[in-house]
Amino acid sequence: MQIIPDELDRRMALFEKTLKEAGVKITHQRLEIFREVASSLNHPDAETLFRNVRKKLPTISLDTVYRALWLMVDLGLLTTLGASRDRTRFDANMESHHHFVCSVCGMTHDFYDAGFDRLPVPEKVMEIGKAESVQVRIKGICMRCMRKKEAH
Amino acid sequence: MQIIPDELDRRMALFEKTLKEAGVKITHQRLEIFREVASSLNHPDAETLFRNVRKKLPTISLDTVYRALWLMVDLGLLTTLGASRDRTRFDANMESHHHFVCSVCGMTHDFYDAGFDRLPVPEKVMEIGKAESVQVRIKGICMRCMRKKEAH
DNA sequence: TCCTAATTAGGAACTATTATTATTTAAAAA
DNA sequence: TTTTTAAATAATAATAGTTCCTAATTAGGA
Repeated sequence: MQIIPDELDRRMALFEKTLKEAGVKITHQRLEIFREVASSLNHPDAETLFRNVRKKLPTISLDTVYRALWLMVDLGLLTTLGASRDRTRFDANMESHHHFVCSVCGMTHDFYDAGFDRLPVPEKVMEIGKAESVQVRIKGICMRCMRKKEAH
Repeated sequence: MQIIPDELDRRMALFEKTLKEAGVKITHQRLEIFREVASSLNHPDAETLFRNVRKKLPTISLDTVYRALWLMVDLGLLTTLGASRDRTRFDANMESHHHFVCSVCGMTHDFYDAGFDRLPVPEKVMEIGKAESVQVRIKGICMRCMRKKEAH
């Protein structure tokens, strides 16, 4: 799946601007890695990106791909899907509930909300597949991490 | 964090009923592993459960813990948090968007919905932490997996 | 109690990711 | 443009989480 060229140009421009402002080097490797993620409409993993980038830069290493990707996540150019960077966690609470996830420490906190339980599934989603459950995930900073931050 | 005893009893009863109906054996190991997840209010990982169960069953192996947990997920007694069972995936789409996740093949599909973008954060969530973004995740079966299923 | 297929323990193997180190390079300064 | 140097890279070793393999054990029906 490929993105429209205009949007890719916009993303590439933002990439250069962001790296310059952060004072990190714009390397050939980082450029090609970002171009690869940014032009994809699905959500590729590091291995897939590595294979594709290697067509242009045959000597690139997987480690470089990982370092570049996490750098871009830190700079706010990319996000990750799922819990990531963390091990699998199990939950015996099968009632409908929602999650608050701390973006600093990764802590996940359940909460209940009757309104969220009844969110209507948008029509266009029905074209993607048959919905079975709707869950809201709120990302933010938990109290403990906020206090730690203030103490600094 | 511990759950109230009544709720634990309810979960244990459901556990026995579900395993019997599925025709799988109710082993001492599976019982203790499930009791451990079911009595926890946070979301423990396999390693943590392993350490706790080992206090009662000193010879249990980590592999048994994993096998038991995934079995319970398959039987609908547990869920996992995050993408799990999958490697990290990266996304260059930083606009507000939401996800449809196929519970069969794991495919994640973006969609946009102005209503979802403006969901109000419930008051009680503010006690947990400072919210930064709200994202809706719809779980279901994608068209491709549905067709495959029908073809059977 | 006996029987047998299902399950387990223990350790090896596998897979995704990160660390180490010598070499190379981007970009600021001359 | 060339020089300089801290930052970044390639290659490979190491680590962490999870799964596989096999002989021994066990749940639960006969």
